[in-house]
Amino acid sequence: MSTVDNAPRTESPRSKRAVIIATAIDRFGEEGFEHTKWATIADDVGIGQTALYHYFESKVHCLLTIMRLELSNSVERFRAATESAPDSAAALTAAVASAYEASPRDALQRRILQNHMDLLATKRPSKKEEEERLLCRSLVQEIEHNWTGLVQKGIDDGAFRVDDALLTARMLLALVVGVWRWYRPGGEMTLEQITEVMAEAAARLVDSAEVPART
Amino acid sequence: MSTVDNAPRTESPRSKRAVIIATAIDRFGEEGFEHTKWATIADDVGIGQTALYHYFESKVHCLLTIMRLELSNSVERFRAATESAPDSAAALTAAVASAYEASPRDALQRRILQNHMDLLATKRPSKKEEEERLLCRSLVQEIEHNWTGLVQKGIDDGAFRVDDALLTARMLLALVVGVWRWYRPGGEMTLEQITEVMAEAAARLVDSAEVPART
DNA sequence: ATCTAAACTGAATTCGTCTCAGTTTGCTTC
DNA sequence: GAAGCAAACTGAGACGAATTCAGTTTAGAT
Repeated sequence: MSTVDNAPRTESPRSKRAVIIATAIDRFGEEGFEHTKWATIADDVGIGQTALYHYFESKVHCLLTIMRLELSNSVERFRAATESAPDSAAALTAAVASAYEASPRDALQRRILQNHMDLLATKRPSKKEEEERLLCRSLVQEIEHNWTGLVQKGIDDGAFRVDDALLTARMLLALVVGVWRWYRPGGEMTLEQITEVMAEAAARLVDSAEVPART
Repeated sequence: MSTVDNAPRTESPRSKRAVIIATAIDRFGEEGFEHTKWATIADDVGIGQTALYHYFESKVHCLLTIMRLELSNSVERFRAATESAPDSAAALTAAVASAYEASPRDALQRRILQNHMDLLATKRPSKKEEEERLLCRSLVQEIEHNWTGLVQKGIDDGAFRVDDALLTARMLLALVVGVWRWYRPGGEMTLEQITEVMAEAAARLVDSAEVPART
């Protein structure tokens, strides 16, 4: 599962899809989606405006693709981080930490995702947009499901003392992703610091017997 | 501080501003801002499209106004809820509860606010939009400041065991407002249930000595 | 050298937001 | 009860950004 891929399994070497996505992440993340003109991205990439339609059906289709890629990476990071955890407390810490493994561009991509979640709620008019939207929705569900599973296991273990696993998972997610609203690379806090402090907070939220070790 | 007011201190009796805002909340909240055509709102209200410009400089100006009103109400609810709290733990519970005093339309309004927070980050081209944006920003800051104050007092009391008051306040806010992403009136959980469970979660998050009493 | 599919282009279209140049409405004041 | 006035409103059209159309160019395979 690479960072930037899409429908065509084998990407043509002269394809600019990856460049377009990277540029769009920078622009959408920095200046906002609505505020960014589609034409600007074409200029940045160095192609005509209409060439963009060779790769994406619409500006929103590009946005949804960016969101879907991020969700898909997120699922993968969660899996990789939690699979070898010895116990529930460690799994929680690892899951939280996996959310903050991010390059500056990843941070932008996650901000974009957070800021446009509402797009996933309503049907899209065009074929490919709707396709990406549904993919996003099922990935969101998968993420919720994975976190719920983690919490449930902790409850069963006796490690976490909360009632409702799904609700707790949603709380943890809100807590974890909320960071992307204010985090800026080079800001007051580094991602390492954030990771530590959020892991502790998550542990308290589930009323974990064991608070994660300081790094 | 009424639910729907604006610049003109004394609203003309034949003004439709309040109706427009209510309609816009319903539409923007239900179908999304981008997806809602400005003309639709004019139709719903029963006026011509251009009449809207008598009240708002633009569609975004209307959106920002809705957000500003919600933020302003939120500040007021927080104040009213916490002023008479006997101790920090009670203040936290009251603050959380105040976030969920909401009619169905209020719920939509808070969803709109959450979904468009990113608008507050970048400068607006037109006069009134920018004015509302700056108001929104200072209200957001005020809210953060109020929550930070609450947490700091708890720390000083010895009631809460966390390090960073501002960061904790942000966590609490993320936790609390995250609910509006999934809450639906008539859904699996009522606002009363949400209030209780979120108050407990908030208490655990600050590592409060005292967990709030069950209702 | 030819063929093909991907990559690309400039010109024109569409569609929603917004401006303009006024008109109507209801209240106040004489 | 007519004149004056500001708020409320309107239809016609301008504007700007996304998108479509009708092709042309390019790079690599045969």
